[in-house]
Amino acid sequence: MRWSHAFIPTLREDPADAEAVSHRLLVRAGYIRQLAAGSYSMLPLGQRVRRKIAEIVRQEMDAIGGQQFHLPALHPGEIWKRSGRWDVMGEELFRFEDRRGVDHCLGMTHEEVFALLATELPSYRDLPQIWYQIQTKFRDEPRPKSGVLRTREFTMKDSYTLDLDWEGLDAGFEKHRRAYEIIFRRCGLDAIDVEASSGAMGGSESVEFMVRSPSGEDWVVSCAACGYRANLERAAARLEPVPDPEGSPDPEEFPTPGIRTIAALAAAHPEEAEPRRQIKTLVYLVDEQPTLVLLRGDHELLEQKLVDATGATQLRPATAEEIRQLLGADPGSLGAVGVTGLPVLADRALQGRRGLVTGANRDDYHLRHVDVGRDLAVETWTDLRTVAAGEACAVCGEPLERWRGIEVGHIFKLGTRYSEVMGALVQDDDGRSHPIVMGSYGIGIERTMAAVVESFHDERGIVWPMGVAPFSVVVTVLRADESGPLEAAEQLYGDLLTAGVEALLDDRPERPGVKFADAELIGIPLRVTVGPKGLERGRVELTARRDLTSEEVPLDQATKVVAELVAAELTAARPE
RNA sequence: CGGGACGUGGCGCAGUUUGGCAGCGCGCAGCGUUCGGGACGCUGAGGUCGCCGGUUCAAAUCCGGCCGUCCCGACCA
Repeated sequence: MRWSHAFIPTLREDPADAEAVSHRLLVRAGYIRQLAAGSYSMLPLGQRVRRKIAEIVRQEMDAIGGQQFHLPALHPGEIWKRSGRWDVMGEELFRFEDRRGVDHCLGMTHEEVFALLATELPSYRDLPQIWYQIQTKFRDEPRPKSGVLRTREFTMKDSYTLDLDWEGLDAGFEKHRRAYEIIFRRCGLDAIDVEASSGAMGGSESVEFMVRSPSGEDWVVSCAACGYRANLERAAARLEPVPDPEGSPDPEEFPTPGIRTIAALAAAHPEEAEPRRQIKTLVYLVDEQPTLVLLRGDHELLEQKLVDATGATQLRPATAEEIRQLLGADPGSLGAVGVTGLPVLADRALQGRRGLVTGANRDDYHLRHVDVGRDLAVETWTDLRTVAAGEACAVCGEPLERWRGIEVGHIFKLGTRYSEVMGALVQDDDGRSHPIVMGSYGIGIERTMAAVVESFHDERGIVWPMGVAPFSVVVTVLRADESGPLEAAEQLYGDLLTAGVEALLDDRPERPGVKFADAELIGIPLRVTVGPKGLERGRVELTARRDLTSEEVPLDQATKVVAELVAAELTAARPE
């Protein structure tokens, strides 16, 4: 491409309101433009990067035996009603009626459609299958943000494994895990696989691929010593046992006038009510069912864990009025002792504890001497608390680290949920029908692009890894108004294209400073500077964007040197 | 959904408090000089001031409604 005829609208100033670095740089360097909230146009440079990432993904999906499809983004509402997700997905699903009043939606993912196609597989002999597509997804995000990191319309590679049994699913899942490692490595990314929550997808197990970045919206907990790593939504940690008093007198009410918080109670009764000796009682409406949720006083609830534990589709804290109606007291004096008729979930950190303090369900009173096993009717013991940085790793006991990550990929073991409702059955060798065991696997293409920029930039702009760069090299002509440099550069540019190198020719009649600054802003890995001074000695200058180091190269060697550098970088990014 | 802010040439902003010719920087066009690290001079083009309504002799500015965008929170595969 000749820059003088290209649409590369770079900006001298930062766009307004661009919080994430990747957003700021992708706009400034002329890769993307916003159309509406969560809706972005890919300009030619952006489209080239998007295409490169998609192509890497396509190659690696083909490498594990994937077959590419292209499914509609427009779905009849009926198939989502059949899977139950028409109701589960809530407002995030774009819905509308067609002219006949029939419900439709825009696909946010494609389990239903692929499961429907899988009904055409009659026999276990047809399995396993890996099906995928690279296609536009729509999600009516309540709050799109950070440019292309979280949008309402985006490209996703979604793939699906179809197997006879769980062993087959495990194999397909591991194939995907390895393919994802290769894909992200080829994009230059250090993406860490972490244990994750499956959320509304359902299924038994899921793993997210996280790129460390302050712009990330997820928290990851990891252990440097043993390698344990999990999304905070799933993370567990080892707790120091709390020594409780011997013996167990009956619970006893005592006055706590005006005390509404754990901290205030601890301050008023330091000897018996330090936070870890209190029971925190929360009231949630779990799919409209009022539920008591108990945690140690110094612990925080992680709502996703409550969702996972209950299978809820809707969750919200009860209002003060609802709580008063249920328990007869205001928040601040709540407890579960003697409560019947409501489900009680408790965090495992409370298991076996004695001599604790909790609210009495009577304003301005609390209870002491509470013995969890004796006095509380806990229905479900589970992990509900938020792990804090520095807590001991549940596996090895070393301190845990907590960091922000961008979720660039997510792989799920789905099981038979979708195949059952869609009727995707196969016969085994005994002639019995089985629902196909499915897995589902996603990569966000534009989000991956943004994650690369988050990982590779400096004060001058983007620094693309070779594998995803829009061009491998920019040939920068100085004094493009003179025939000598321009002709030499055009010759070199032609040779590079012939050698299969993706080159951009900066033939604009700009001053050198402008050209260098623009090339650095848009982040092309290599630059060849062709100017009158070097040409007098038959030389050009080769500059690496990464560290801005330069070397002189004879003009007639330049094509070969560049081609070798490009090939070497691509090879280095590809695991053996 | 709750809280906050913003909306004025392509981009970034001032002007709104106190109503009175719509401005600045960058970018853009033409000419000239300059040009291996974001040059300069001269000339010029470009704006329904988000939309609708109201007040007023007069509205970017005051009032009401709506729309849009961003940030924080909630929510989220």
